[in-house]
Amino acid sequence: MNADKIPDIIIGRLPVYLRALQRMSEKGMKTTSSQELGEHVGISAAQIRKDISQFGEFGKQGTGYSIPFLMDKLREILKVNRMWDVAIVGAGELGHALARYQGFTNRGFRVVMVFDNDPSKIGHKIGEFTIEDTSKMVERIRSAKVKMAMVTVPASVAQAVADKLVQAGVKAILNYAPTSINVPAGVHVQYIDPATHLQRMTYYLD
Amino acid sequence: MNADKIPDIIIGRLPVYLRALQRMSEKGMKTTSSQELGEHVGISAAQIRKDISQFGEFGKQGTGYSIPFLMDKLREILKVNRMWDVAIVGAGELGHALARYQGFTNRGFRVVMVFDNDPSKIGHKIGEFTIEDTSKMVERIRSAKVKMAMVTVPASVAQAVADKLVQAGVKAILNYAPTSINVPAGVHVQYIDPATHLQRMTYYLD
DNA sequence: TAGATTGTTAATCGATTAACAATC
DNA sequence: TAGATTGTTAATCGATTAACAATC
Repeated sequence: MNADKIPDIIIGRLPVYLRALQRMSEKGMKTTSSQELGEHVGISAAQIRKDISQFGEFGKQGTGYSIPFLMDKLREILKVNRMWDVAIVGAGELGHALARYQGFTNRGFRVVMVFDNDPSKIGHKIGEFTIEDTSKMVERIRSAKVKMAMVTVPASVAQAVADKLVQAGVKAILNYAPTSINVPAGVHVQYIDPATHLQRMTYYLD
Repeated sequence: MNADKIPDIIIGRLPVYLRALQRMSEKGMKTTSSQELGEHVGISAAQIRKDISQFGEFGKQGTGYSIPFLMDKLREILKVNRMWDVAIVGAGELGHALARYQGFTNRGFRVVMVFDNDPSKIGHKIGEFTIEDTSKMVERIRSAKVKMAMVTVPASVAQAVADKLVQAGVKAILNYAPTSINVPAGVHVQYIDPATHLQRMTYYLD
């Protein structure tokens, strides 16, 4: 349970393990081995054992890992054994899709607010959410103590939005805008940009 | 121009550099330095110089890099100085959003087909595209020589879809389904799963 | 020229793998 | 028990950083 000093690259693999275990669990499997899990996620068995052993001795020699037990432990380590409120900024098509996405709930996340600066969108409904005015965003997020946000605005305003989110106390941003953003230390950013991901693969094609 | 043996981790950073240069260029900037580019993308100047120098001597001592020139070179290296046709499998909300997304064109990609297996969707239009039957997918993709696909189907069918794509000759898959998929050597996969990205950040929150 | 910045080398740092004793 | 698989160590491998001569 040596929770400090764990490299980020290991932390990044844990959600992938958890996701694979979830699939195995759905298929009715009760136990797995580092070997088997590794084949599912494309990572060596040695690395999986090493990664998991950073946090405790969760396996048993001879039989491997209990899937529900390991899922519990990973959820606990990743702190997704609780619900995290998430705000969406940008009510375009992608913002709409994320607001309606059913896949967050059983993985620890709940969308609670959607913002946009377009007067023709503000006040409109997306399912249960009413699109709110970005000008009220800092106050709303701060008072609701929301710590995570997904940003689906044009690249040109992404930095300004990120600045406001930081000001509002947000500590983790999932940025869908196709641009890098700068945030203070202690604020975390992850990027999702389909073109960037595609460009990473074309190098290998002919 | 030693194009073989470049580590994948370097390839993965090139699209990020290219994207930042594109933003700089839009602002009217003509040159930049490894220092300045590094501040934009959050990577050390030394690493940027090292990465770029794998492919040639694209900078000038004293003045740095010409932004248009470096963009050209990166596009050439990443092979996005041409247009890549991309198929979308899964015409849910996310598939719709991707089919209509305007941001692919100037980064080397063009959506050319959208598939779904739901009879109530097949034949319907998404902008200029007609949703086609997944049962025709292998033949359609093969004869159109499409090499890239984005998969926005439920996790339960993602592997089956990936298998068909491989069969159709697809060599690069951007998988939005929240599950790992297995493909033969020579086929590339990138993953986009918002919950996984969010879970990678909650570890650091309190 | 003087100042700035590249490309590259060597040193450091970190991550992955292989191997195996421990043990279920 | 015999077989299987973990957790961990040591060795290998790879990536990053610091420093600086070259030079625009």
